[in-house]
Amino acid sequence: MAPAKFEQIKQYICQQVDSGQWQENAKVPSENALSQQFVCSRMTARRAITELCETGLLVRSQGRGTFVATLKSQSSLMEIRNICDEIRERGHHYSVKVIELKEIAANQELAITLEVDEGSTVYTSSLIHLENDLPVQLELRYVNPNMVGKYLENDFSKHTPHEFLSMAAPLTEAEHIIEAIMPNATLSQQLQLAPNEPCLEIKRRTFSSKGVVSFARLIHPSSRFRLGGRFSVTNT
Amino acid sequence: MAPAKFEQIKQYICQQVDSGQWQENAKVPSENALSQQFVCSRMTARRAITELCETGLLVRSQGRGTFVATLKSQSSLMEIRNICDEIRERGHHYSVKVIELKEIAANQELAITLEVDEGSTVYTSSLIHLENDLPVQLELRYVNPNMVGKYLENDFSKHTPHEFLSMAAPLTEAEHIIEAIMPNATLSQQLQLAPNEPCLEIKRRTFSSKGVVSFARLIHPSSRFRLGGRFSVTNT
DNA sequence: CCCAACAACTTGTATATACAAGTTGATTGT
DNA sequence: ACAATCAACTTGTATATACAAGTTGTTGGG
Repeated sequence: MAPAKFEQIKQYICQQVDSGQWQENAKVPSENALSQQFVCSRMTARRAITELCETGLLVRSQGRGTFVATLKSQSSLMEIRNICDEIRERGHHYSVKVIELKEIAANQELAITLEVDEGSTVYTSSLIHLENDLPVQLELRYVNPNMVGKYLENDFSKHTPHEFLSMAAPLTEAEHIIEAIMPNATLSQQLQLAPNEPCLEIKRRTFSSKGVVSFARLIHPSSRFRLGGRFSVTNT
Repeated sequence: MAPAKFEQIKQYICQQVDSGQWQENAKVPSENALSQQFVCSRMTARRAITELCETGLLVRSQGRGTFVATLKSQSSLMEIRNICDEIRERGHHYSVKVIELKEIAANQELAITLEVDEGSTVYTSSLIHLENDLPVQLELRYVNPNMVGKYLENDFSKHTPHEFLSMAAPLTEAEHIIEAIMPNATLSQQLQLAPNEPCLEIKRRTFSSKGVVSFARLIHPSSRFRLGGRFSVTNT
């Protein structure tokens, strides 16, 4: 029993990439070309490509074609705050989308986290970081107003929140909680995820010598951004 | 501009699941039924279902139909050593496949990791943990022979390596490195992964009061097993 | 009562076609 | 020399259809 035709095409493409015949960013034959080569309909060739796109081997671009994906470099968990630089270092296009900037009153939980009084005003910024116009991180940040000036008036397309904060108060320490979450519908839409695609969520508190500066929730699909880092475990 | 029709169908299905109208294991309308309901072709309804299967929300079964998947519970990173218990607690079937048990001579890197002399004999065990016959973790373990007796002669289908080790030497501490990796072909086959599917790799050193007991590499597809845990960051 | 056969229904694979929409490079007019 | 236009090619969405293959319940026959 021969494998299904779309499987054969997938295997062929994988071979070409594995053997180095098709290098990173190389153009894959168009769907029409593949369908002629394998004597099948365009939809069958398309299916093969679609499934390889899902595994991250290929990347589609409407109007241009399909290409062998660039292997993502690994990023250190310690350096995610510089996600912007990391993306640029890879030669990719970085941009940021501001979702919301506002002041809110701290509820009990947030007050404890930021070590401020309950009900006091807290700055919140909600940003999406894009790599080649694809969202790679949603950043929800809650800033202790006692530590920094007019935080919300900054231009977040020029500098990251982390940079503004470290200018206002040198950061000495960071505490993390890392967990896997199932994003809700809103989040899913903002990050352009398939419904119910799980995400990595990193909760980070940054400290200066004067206390808690900010609390950030960094959410990103592991399918688009890989993480690494070194920890010593502290049981809590 | 209305979203594409297959997106509408996806949203509809997600709503039904989110709202609890369709519970776990509930039968989803057949592709034909959906295509009539949304006045579209079967292939369009099929696409919606296909993409939701990929996210793990739905499960297909040829000849029977499509069903709402059983949601996986989240597991704590601190407790992965008990992956066996966790799986059983979920009411799933746990089993273990022994790939290899042998002794090797420590090379420089391994010697440093285990804090033994270079060239000394080290026990290695290679196990695959299965949940409902699906691999959820590959465990490559290197054991310091000075800390434990005849490690390789244990019955790993009855107890986990971690349990044997903690019987021999009470574990006081653990150190982790967590990173995302791209498995090689062998690994990919052993874990039954799609080509180029990324995995989470946790490198763990466990300590007793006498020193390093073992070094383990825990590799698993995040698509099958989710992680969480609490850390304080220690910069290295 | 049991079992075999079958019909009805389901998902899996595959083809042929059509048009929309984005990109690229050549052509053409100013 | 420059800019606008356009043709050609690409992927994206969608339809209609056909048959293969697996499951389930029903219907008869023994």
